[in-house]
Amino acid sequence: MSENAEARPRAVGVRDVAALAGVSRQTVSRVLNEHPDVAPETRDRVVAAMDELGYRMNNAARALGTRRTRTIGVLASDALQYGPSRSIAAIEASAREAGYWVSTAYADSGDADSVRAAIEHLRAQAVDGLVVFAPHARTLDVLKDLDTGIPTVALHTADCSAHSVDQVAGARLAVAALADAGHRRIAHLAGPADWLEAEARASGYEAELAARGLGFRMTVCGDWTARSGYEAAAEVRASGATAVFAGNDQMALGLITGLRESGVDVPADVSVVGFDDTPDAEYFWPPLTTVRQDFDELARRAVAALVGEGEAIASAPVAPVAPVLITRASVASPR
Amino acid sequence: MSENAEARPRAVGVRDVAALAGVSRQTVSRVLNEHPDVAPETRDRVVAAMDELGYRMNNAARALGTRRTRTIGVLASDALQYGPSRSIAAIEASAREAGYWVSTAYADSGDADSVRAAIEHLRAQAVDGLVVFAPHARTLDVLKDLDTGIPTVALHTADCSAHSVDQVAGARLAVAALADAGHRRIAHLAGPADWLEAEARASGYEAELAARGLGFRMTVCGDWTARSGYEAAAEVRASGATAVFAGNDQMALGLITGLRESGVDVPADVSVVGFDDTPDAEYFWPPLTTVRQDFDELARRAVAALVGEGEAIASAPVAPVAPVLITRASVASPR
DNA sequence: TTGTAGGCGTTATCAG
DNA sequence: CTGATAACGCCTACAA
Repeated sequence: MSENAEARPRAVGVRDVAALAGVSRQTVSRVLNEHPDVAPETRDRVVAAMDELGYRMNNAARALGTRRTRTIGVLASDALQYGPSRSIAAIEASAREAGYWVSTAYADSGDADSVRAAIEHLRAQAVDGLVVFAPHARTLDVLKDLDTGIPTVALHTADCSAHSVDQVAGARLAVAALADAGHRRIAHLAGPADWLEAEARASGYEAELAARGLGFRMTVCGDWTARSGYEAAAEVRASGATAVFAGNDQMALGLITGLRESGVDVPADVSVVGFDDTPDAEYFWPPLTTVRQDFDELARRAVAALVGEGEAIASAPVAPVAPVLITRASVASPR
Repeated sequence: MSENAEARPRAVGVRDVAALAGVSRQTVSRVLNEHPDVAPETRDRVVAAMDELGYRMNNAARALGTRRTRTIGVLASDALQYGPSRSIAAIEASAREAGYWVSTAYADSGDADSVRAAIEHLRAQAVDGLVVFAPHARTLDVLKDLDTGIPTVALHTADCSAHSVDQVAGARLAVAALADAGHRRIAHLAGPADWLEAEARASGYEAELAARGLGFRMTVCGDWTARSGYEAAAEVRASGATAVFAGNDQMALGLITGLRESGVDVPADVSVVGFDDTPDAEYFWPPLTTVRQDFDELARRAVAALVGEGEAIASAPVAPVAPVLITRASVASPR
């Protein structure tokens, strides 16, 4: 006597689509998963029914059945350097294209507890794969300790050659540019000693100097910030170096400002090369000669490795991404 | 004859915990959800069983039942400005603390299709709430069109007063600093006209000038990049302005470099104030006077609004976050 | 090529 | 305060 058949407006599901299309739920499922064995005509009917009903798949249900969430977890550093930020966006883009979701957690890469907590968080989320920004030795340690059993790829680290920019080569490029300009006393404004990329760059500095038979060595450690570069200026000045290879662009900026404040001109008195090629570097004063890294490419590879897991790993072991020297005005010949 | 009773090692679930603790699955579920009506002693037994078995909750199953994913979607801009980057990390931190996950999607905020795709992506993910970076008028349009039915809060936008830094006030602060130093011809290096924050800052510029009875107006639009600031230098010079309020720190950097290249000194000839207070601004040459925004606070509020949904909204309507002027060396009195 | 039956791990509902 | 039972929406068998 009443139309109470429509008790409560449940969300539309495969069952509804199936009913409307006059097929079984299973067939709808097949269409959903692009299974080959579905008659084109049947598929069309199903598809039509789907968008007539405004059907949207329920991921929770799918995940429950397949035990796969199609989600990639990203453990990022809360330091928010330029490079990593780029990488995250690139990861998301690649992942989305591959039909994956991205769940992020930020941690202080130097703090083991913070890293542990973030990874546990991601793990609880049941991500299918993990991209870990492991710029810090400690981050890798935690990763090994935890042994998540989840496919993982480390980024911005020194361990995994296929997914990193060749830091040593980059550093050598920078030092070579300085040496080629005629400098013989080249200092290194390094990143924190326990950062893997800092270490790699430092060894590149050492290697290039050694290869050229240059005996002068002078290293001062900063913490990646412009402030630390600024504070390093005094030491650099006292060392008598005529050129500095800075571990990143921001420290180079601080260094240049610090030098200038004490009457030392760049590049007239001291030449400087940075690392990263942030968008701002071109507009520093003077425009900064630096080493560019292709973060986007890095991210693409990381996601491909995770998503492709098991297919076409046969492809040749990929070489590290090659860095490129960007020549601008912060390098000149010594007086 | 064989111990094949242990057929396949299925993941431990509530059922296993329940068995070990000698209770029903439902009771385990209650413990999991911190339901009040559980005898302390029973709870202890369950908890003990849980970590004896190394139990981990399955979110997919929970989501299937509750129809809530405990995930917050973040639609971010792929422009990767300093502020938004900070905000994302802060959002993640707040969300995690509240027991939520964060799923991100990046889009080109100026491109409606890109934004639409990103939002659809997040929506398919069935996020419980949405934080949208809507610095662009078009982003808001898409948002309104789509009408997702998901609780949403917009950030870095001009619409929603409670979740934004007061851009007009910030701009007035900047212009006032210049005017107080004695400048009467103050130009504005603005962001793109269709960016809401750019518009708000421009109107703050106008308002402060009007309030002081200053007649000079000169606005040139950039695109937030240092490059565009650099390119604007010629126009600024030609205008005869003795001071410039730049829409962000990066444009200020480019502007200063451009000015200097053509023999105009900052601040001796032209004073400059920026906006954002990026970490580098203090080490520009000269150190940049700028307006600081508290992005962390912004993010916290956004998450609180989403998570708190329905509880304690009674609290007084929160005021916009107040920006602060950071005084450094890029401002001087006109000759 | 398509349909049927059962289960994935948790929460909701209603009894006790 | 605790337990039984039935969803939740999809997928993996296997059968037709």
